[in-house]
Amino acid sequence: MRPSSRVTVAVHILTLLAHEASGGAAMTSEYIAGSVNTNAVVIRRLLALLRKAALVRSQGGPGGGWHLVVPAGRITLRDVYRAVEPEPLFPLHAGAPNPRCPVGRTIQAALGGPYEEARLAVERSLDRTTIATLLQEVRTLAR
Amino acid sequence: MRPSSRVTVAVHILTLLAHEASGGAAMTSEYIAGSVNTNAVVIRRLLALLRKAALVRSQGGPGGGWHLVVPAGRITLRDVYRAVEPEPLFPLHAGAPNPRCPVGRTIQAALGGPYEEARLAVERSLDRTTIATLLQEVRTLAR
DNA sequence: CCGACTCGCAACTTATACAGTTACGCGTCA
DNA sequence: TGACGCGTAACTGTATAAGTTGCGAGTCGG
Repeated sequence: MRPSSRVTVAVHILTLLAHEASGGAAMTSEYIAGSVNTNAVVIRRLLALLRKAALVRSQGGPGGGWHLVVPAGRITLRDVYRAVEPEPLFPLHAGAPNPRCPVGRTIQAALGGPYEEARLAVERSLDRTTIATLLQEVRTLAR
Repeated sequence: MRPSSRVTVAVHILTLLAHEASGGAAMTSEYIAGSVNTNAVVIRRLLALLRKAALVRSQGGPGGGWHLVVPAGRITLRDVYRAVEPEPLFPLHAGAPNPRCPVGRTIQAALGGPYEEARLAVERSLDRTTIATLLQEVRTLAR
């Protein structure tokens, strides 16, 4: 598993949107990039995935930017994980194993069950934390 | 999470060792590489990690090779995961977020708990499958 | 003692993917 | 109409996995 920080940044973005959602004003990718400390395009790429998952929407033009579509209390880390992380938790062999070996021929199928279980376990765990929970935690820590 | 196939290949190796452990003969990395369909050095690199975890031992010279040290029924996928996968499940930001933003300053700390929970959930799940279980599955599938 | 065998390991190459950056087009709103 | 912000393609830099080569060190049999 080569890790990427996509889930972390996506959660950061959503928490930020929830944090300043009171005013009803849109938040630009440029502004978000300032908090994450990266480039606005990186933010927009992630937001595009979150929009595909119907968690946010965008608005062009002056005064445009991004809004949450779903209340922070109804977005879980599992939703974010599914939206931005397409790679399997435990990939199979890079090249196919030797089909003439009994173990090589069948090991991938045998691993299917346990790997699926592990993925479900992660999702169940992530499902227990919402963006609202994190926002509350952030506000406590920030003072 | 950039994934790697280390866990898969390591499990493959251990299952192979368990599969032909009856004779008591050592298995060479060259032979194992034939089943996995890769280079022997790749196998030896993984076996070095598994040896560090006290799961296997090596023997040089003619007739040398690798042996299981722990019975297959007492090696779980969690043991393998811990032995060969050092990367965290969900890495934090590549570059540090903006400390002048309340969310940026605290989001990493807020994510610590949920991420730790997810890691534990994966390990609990993987702990329920042993190499012996997989070997049985492989033997069933192979006929 | 010698030679074949096997691991141990460093060094290098290649492939892939994430992250970052630039550039430009398009729709929107004042 | 012009500034603004998104949408997206294209490119670069960098890190890591995977594969490969080479050679040294230890071991065993004759």
